[in-house]
Parts: sequence; structure tokens; C-alpha cells
Amino acid sequence: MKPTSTRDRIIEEADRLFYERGYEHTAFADIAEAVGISRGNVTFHYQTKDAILDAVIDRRLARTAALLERWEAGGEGPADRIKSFIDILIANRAKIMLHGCPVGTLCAELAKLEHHALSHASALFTLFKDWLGSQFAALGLKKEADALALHLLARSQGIATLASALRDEAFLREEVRLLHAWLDGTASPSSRRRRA
Amino acid sequence: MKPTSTRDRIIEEADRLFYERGYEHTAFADIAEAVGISRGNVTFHYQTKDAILDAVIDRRLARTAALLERWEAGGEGPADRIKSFIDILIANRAKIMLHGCPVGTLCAELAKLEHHALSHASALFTLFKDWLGSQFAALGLKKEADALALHLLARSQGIATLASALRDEAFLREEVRLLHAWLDGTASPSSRRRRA
DNA sequence: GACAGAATAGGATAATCGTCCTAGTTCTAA
DNA sequence: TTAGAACTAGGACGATTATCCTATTCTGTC
Repeated sequence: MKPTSTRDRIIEEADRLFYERGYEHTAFADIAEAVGISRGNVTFHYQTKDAILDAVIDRRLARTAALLERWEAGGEGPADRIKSFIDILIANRAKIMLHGCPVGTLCAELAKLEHHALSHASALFTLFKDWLGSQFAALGLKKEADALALHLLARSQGIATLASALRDEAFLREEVRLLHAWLDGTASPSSRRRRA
Repeated sequence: MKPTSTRDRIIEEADRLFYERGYEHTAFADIAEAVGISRGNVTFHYQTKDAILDAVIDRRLARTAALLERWEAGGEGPADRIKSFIDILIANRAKIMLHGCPVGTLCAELAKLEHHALSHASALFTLFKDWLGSQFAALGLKKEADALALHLLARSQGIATLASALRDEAFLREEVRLLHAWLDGTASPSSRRRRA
């Protein structure tokens, strides 16, 4: 059981706080308090708030990539892997209803701040898009793979945004059901025949 | 040509700034500068920032209601009215790609701030939902009207979020095309027969 | 045991923020 | 015309912020 370094724990807590409260609304003091260290200690490990943000995004990118690789290595086929992605909405529904999607809300905030890290953060979307695209391609939908991946991402984003704004879990569950149905209709052999 | 009162112009500019920069990131000084008045003058008309926020939301609610009533009074049928809603994404695409959807991003920010005005802001969603629901009902889809309205709202939100994060106008246009196709498939008489 | 460098704590600082306060100016109604 | 209200400008204040700086403690190595 390797004890986590202070440097890592700062990013852990910053990650959580940026998600729960937003980037701008999170202060150095909040992070320090969450980790249980002093403000000065935080600035020793990360000189600027932007540096913390970059590290948080890097952490998210790494963890997302690891998750996708785990799914890739699992015994399931592409369709089931995509279903795993959809079911994130169910698994994380409590947090999503309180704070929205971590990726979407961060990008939205950074866009408003005209923050240069927006392109870094949106790489999270690209990561998902490319992975989903390769799953659709594996289903024989190579030509539409990118569009399908973006479509699924957008649907997920919309569900998270609305579920959070309206605090409506029934809506979230219903939309997830629709997403599964959409995937079944898109990925099934008969559908692929229809498209051909 | 009635000259706009200072009180109204404050809300106009605050509305714009809250959309472009976000609520928290907009200062009294920014609003005052945008209107061309002093900071003290702003606090004379609105004592607190929360009061400005409430007035901005009220303004958005009123303008949205007026827009929907105009569509309702126009000569078009329910399906075309829904298409007018979808086409907001096209008409406002430049701003959406820079700042996202005004409703969705405001609700997301207020949710993170745990701001009590979230329920006020989410009434904008409810307004759209009820109106869209009545259009679907007029198409003979009374039982599914609410779910269809929420579905359409969520799709729009997702499109705005992703188009803004990825700065991808082609994606936005393609998704709008899909939305029109979805509506045609859902609202057409043959579809209604299939559902029955 | 001494010492170097990393790690930690917390005060200092300059900037910004929302809000309050006061003093002028302009408008309005009698 | 004039009194009072409405409006405007901008200084003051206390709180908060990111960042800087200095002092202290810890840790591993001769």
C-alpha cells in the first residue's frame, strides 16, 4: 500500500473540488484545507493555479485512458464496451445530478474564462471520441464512426446538463434507456444491412 | 423610440456579460463599464449581485416567453414551430460556439456555486419544456409529449456543449440535421401510426 | 551527530471583489 | 421657484484572492 505523496494528494483534492465547485470558485486555501496542509505548502508543489489545473487535466486524461484500456482489455465486444460508456451516466448519477459532467462543465467554464487550458481540457472529449469511434468502426461502421461517436458524446452531455439543472433522475434513466435502444438500432447486423 | 432606462440597461449588459464571461467572473465594475456609468450607480439600482442575477433571469424568462408566443401566433403548425426551436442552434451558432447555451451554462455554474437561484434559472428549461410539450401534444403525441420535449432539450444542450468545447461548427450543423430527421420520423403521420 | 536540501507552515503583499457611504447633480411636482 | 426625491459618481472598507517570502521542521547521508 504505497502512501500517496503530498504532490499527488493536492491534485486529487483539486480534481474533486474543481468538479464540485468549479475552477474559479476553488481557492488555494480550499485545496490546502482538503488535503490537510498549509497554503504555503500547496504553492511549494504548484506555483500557480494554472499549474494545478494542468495537472488535474493530465490526471483526468491518464485515468480516462486507463479506464478505456481496461474496457478494451475486457472480454466484451465493441457494442458492450459502448454500453459501458453509456452506463457511466447511471453509475455516476448522484454526482452528475449535483455537479454535471466533469468534462463538459470544466470545458464550459474554461470557455467563458477564455482560458488557454480549454484545448487541454477538450482533449478529454477527443479521447472519448476516438475510443468510441474505434468501437463503432469495429462494429463495421467505419465511415460513420466519428459522427456516431460525437453524437453519443453529445447525447451524454445533454443528459448530464439537463439532469443536473432539473435534478431529475427519472429523466436521466429514461434517456439512458433511449441511448441503449439507439445503440441497438445502430449497431445491430440488421441495421448495418439497412444502411448498406 | 423609447430610450431605455439605466435600470434596464444594467440588466441588458449584465445579461450579456453573464452569458459571455459567466456570473462569478463578471464584476460590478464590468457591468458599470459596459453601461458607461459608475459602480455606485449600479449598486443604487441593484443593491446586491444576486438581485442583478434575479433580474437577468426574469428578463430571460420574459423574452423567451415572448419568443414562444410569437411562434405560437405565427401561421405555422406544431412541427414547424419545433423546427424553429431546433434552428436556434443555427441562428446563434457563433455565440454558442464561443459561450455555449445561455441556459445550460448558467444552470451549470449556479449548480456548482450551490446558488439558490438555480431553481429560478432552471425555470427557463421548464418554460421550453412545457412549450415543446404542448407542440408535441398538438401533433397527437400527448402521452409522450413531456418525454419528447425533454429529449429534444437534452439533445440541444449536448450539441451546444460539444460544439463549444470542440469549436466544431460542422458537428453542430450535422447534429441539427439529425434533429430535423428525428423530428420528421417522430412527428410524421406514418410514425404515429407505427407507434399506435 | 552534523549538514544539505526537501518539505511545511504561515505571515506579507498587492490586487480585486461586493457592498456601504457620502456628497454632488438632475429631475419633478406643487 | 423650490423642496424633495431620484439619480449619479466615486471614495472607503473589509473580506478574499493568488502569489511571494521567510522561517522552521523533517529526512536522508556522510
